[in-house]
Amino acid sequence: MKKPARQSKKSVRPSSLQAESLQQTRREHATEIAEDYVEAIADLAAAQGEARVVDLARRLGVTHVTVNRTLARLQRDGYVTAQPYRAIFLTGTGRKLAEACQQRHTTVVSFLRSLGINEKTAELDAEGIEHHVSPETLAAFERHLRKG
Amino acid sequence: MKKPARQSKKSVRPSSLQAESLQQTRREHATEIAEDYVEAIADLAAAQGEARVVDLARRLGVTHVTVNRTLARLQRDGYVTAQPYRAIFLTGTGRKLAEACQQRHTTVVSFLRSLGINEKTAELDAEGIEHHVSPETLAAFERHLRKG
DNA sequence: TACATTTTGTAGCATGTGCTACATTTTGTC
DNA sequence: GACAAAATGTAGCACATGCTACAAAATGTA
Repeated sequence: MKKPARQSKKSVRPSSLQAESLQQTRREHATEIAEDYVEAIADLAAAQGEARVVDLARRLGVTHVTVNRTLARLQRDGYVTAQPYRAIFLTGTGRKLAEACQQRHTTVVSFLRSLGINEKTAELDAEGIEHHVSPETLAAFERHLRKG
Repeated sequence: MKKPARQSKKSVRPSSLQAESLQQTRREHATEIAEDYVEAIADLAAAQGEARVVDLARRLGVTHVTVNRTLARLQRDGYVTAQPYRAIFLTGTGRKLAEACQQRHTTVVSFLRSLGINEKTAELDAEGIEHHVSPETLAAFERHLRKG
């Protein structure tokens, strides 16, 4: 009876919509890198048959060490399979995620291009934006593309 | 003469546009939280004269401990001033950043709403998207709003 | 085969962001 | 003033992501 429970312990219940939005954004950040990796692995596999650590490092703009550690996490989470000194392959889950990401990326880039944004900026912005686009918003983008 | 410099040491020079985009996105992530905080502080100051740690915690959906540590960083980086057990205030730099963020947030939400997205989803998505919208894309959003 | 290069892996550090648990200060109330 | 509650601060942990430096395995070539 000493602690009169200053805050409700379970399920913080954010008092504002902003809190909820920010929590959502933080959750998205956690999956963002996984999405970038599986997408890159899928692209590399399509382009040259397999994805190697060095390829990923070059492509993602990080060192091979970072790639290595992130791959361990992706493996733990069931997105890829990998053995030491061997190429990296996507699991079924990973492949599905990669396809969804590729499609979403294409949609976001096309949408931005349709607003008159130049190609390079569209690519740069899409990379940051795409991970935060809800299905509803993605559908709106597609609708806009069909109409325009 | 032992090390033949396998990789160029300085300025990694990403070999792909994607690498460059991702590096940009990572840079944005670093400023993202600062933006959310200064915006929240500005809102609270406007609404009730001052921003306290508990208010920020509630509003941002994190514990007061996280707020406290992040505020130390914001203070270090010159966005806010704070003394122990006192309210938090924005510096000139912080105030300018907050205003830009508020305006950008409004634009992004209005833009999404104009595509037919419902208010709550627009808010949720905007929170994630807004930090990755370049000036060019923001201008395109505004243009679209004026036209539509 | 032997050696150099490339690739991959590991060790250890830094930063940022989140948390719980506990300590201290401030504030409100009797 | 004294006490309880609220607010704030601190200690220490976890995890994700980045890095450099070094070690080991794989690969290419003389």
